[in-house]
Amino acid sequence: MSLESEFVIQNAIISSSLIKKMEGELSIHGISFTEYMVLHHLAKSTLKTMRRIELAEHVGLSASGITRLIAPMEKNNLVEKQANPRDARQSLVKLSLPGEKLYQDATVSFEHRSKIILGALSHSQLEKWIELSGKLGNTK
Amino acid sequence: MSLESEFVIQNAIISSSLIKKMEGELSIHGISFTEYMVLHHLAKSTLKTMRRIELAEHVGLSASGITRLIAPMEKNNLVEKQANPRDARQSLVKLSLPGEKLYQDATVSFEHRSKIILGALSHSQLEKWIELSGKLGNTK
DNA sequence: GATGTATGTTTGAGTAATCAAGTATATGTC
DNA sequence: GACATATACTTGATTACTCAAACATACATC
Repeated sequence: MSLESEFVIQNAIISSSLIKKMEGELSIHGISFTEYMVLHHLAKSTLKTMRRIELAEHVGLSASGITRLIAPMEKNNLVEKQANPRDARQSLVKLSLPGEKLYQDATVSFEHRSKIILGALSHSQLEKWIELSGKLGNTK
Repeated sequence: MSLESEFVIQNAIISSSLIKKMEGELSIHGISFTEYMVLHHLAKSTLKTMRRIELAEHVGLSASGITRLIAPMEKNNLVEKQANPRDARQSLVKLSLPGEKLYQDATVSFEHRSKIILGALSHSQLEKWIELSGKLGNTK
């Protein structure tokens, strides 16, 4: 078994277990891991606003996945729908103030838990891994 | 944002994209990524046989998830159900001969594709990552 | 050897995603 | 400016899971 295959397999298992643990933590705030990802990317974007397609790519969902994920978040006032005057096809997703507040609260839990889980790894190891993962961003 | 949080987030995205790519590759052989994981763990186990719970843990599914995943694989003769004479509660899953053949074929594709995807990483980087991921195995 | 508790698996109901098809708008070409 | 093609998004049908409850068997104790 090649190192590359092993990497893929190990990565899948680690990630699945990591996400489950974070789900447990985030449930206190009433959001799922995927919803946290959405809040996170919105919070980091310019104007706290993104196109749905863009969001889908960053979060790793399909366009329709985003539609169904965003709908209840909109209902709960975590995000707002905005029209793009330049292009009527697009509908922009904007992080609302309550959404930003929730994101900040959830982030405290998120950081806390991830530090516990990843306690066995040193900062230099983490840095190296994050650097590596950057190289994988746009591979076919 | 802490390094630990960034690691978790990056890892989730990388893994989701990695799995989608491998799914595309494995579809040629008519199996999903999760099914490949089952074949893989069975192939590596002693006697090519595992308990369902054990399988669930290795693959990252729930017990009921394994039941539903295995059922069609059994129908397609990739695995066989075996009773455990020592404990009638358990039902063991054994890799069949056609299952082993399929695993070998699928592995060729799997290795091929993972080498293409991970081409940007050196072997020493991969080795280090796999070593790191070992440390994460049994964290709470 | 009956009785309570723990373990392994399956089943019913619900959820989060997917894909394919449909709708609306934009863009380029003649 | 009409028409073909591409892009952004939504909707209907399906799929792969989850959890909780049910059921069967094992194991420990009195």
